[in-house]
Amino acid sequence: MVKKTRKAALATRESLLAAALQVFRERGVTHTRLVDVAERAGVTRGAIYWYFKDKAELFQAVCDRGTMPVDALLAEASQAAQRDPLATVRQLALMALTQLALHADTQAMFDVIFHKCEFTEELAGVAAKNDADRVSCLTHVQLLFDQAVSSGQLPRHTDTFLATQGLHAYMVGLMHEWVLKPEAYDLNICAAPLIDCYLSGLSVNPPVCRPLPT
Amino acid sequence: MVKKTRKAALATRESLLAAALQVFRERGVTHTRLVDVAERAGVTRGAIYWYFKDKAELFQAVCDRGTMPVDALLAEASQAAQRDPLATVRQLALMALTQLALHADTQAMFDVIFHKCEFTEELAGVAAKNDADRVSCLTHVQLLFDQAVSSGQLPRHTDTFLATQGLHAYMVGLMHEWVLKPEAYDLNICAAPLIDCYLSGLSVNPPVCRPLPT
DNA sequence: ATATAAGCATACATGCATGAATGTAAATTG
DNA sequence: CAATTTACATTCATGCATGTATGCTTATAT
Repeated sequence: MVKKTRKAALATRESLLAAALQVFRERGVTHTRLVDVAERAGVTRGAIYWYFKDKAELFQAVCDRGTMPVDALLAEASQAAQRDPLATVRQLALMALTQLALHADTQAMFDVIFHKCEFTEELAGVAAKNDADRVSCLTHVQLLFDQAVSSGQLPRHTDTFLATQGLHAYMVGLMHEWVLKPEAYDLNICAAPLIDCYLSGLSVNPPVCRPLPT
Repeated sequence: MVKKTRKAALATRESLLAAALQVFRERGVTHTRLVDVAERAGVTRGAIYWYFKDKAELFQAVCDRGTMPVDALLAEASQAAQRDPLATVRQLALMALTQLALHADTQAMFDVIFHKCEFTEELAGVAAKNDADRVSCLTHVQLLFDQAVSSGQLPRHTDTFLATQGLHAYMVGLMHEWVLKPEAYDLNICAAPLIDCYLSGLSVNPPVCRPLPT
């Protein structure tokens, strides 16, 4: 019973990705044996090598599928209201945390990315993609902060670069730590107050790298 | 030329730890071959197995040496002024970031912990220690926040648990991301404004998980 | 001064995951 | 309905890092 129809073939590819995500989370990426992934998906290693060159390419595919929502969020917010840039940033951050709080696959993805993989040269492709996503996200948010300064939503002396770095670090840290202990608190409920706290800090006492020109 | 004096022996142990930290950072923990660590330290694998049971124990030792400063900071702040709990928290956070900004070994440590290792069961010991440190740090900071609420430095309705989680996430995220690109900004200079920004947010609009009892 | 143990080096056996090679049967294509 | 390709399964050889065992010096203790 070999050679399935096209749809079935794509289904096994999907189940391979799902299986890989699970095994990556349980054993860690480098300790994952491809035979485990195959068995979890109900096939043999041969199937993996048919779809992917090696483990790195499999991991890359898993990441590509997992980080898609983030890209979508950015694109969506890109066309959002120019009227209230701060609210746009807020929405962006909120949706990211909500996505994490509600979807098990997203939790697994970030658990793997944050705690179950080593970014060495063989995974340079994934690291490069993550970096590109980060840069894209950061420049976009900083642009929104710039608009917020222009429109008077943020103080004129605000260092928007630092503010962006801070927000991004905040988001990364929240995801990084929450994924470790999801039972610590209800992220879906606490996301808004947590974000609003930082944004309030920005409004009241924005970071400035150099002494103010007063 | 085998069998060195006692002091020389401890010196090779230290050089093993230093070499391990470097190789861990370059190759990632699981991809690190013990022969590489040995050669970097100017010995052979035999020396490693003399001091450590296996790679996990070596990594544990590296982590123990690297996270010592953090423990010291906590103990130090523990005896600090009860008068101004918020300032104590600020000092704590500031010293942590400064420590990271100034010491290359600390940077290497966090680079490995954050991006170059997989927390799987075989490294359960390290994960447990990290967890213990985190809990200790969190409870301590939350206690300081509680004092800050009592003394009126923070609003009465402040959810100190969430505030602590937020600050911790902020710190983790700052370290996590800055270590990736230390050239992005001067952490030693920007640490204070970044921290003050979040603390200001706490004072103005502290996180609350449930709707206010008003 | 001698025995003992410390402080490594060297050699060896082992397992185990990988990747490539090959097999094969069904599904397309023409 | 042949021919070819797809979609895997199976097998094989290989390398490679590990752990252990053992050897060899030289401190150190008595």
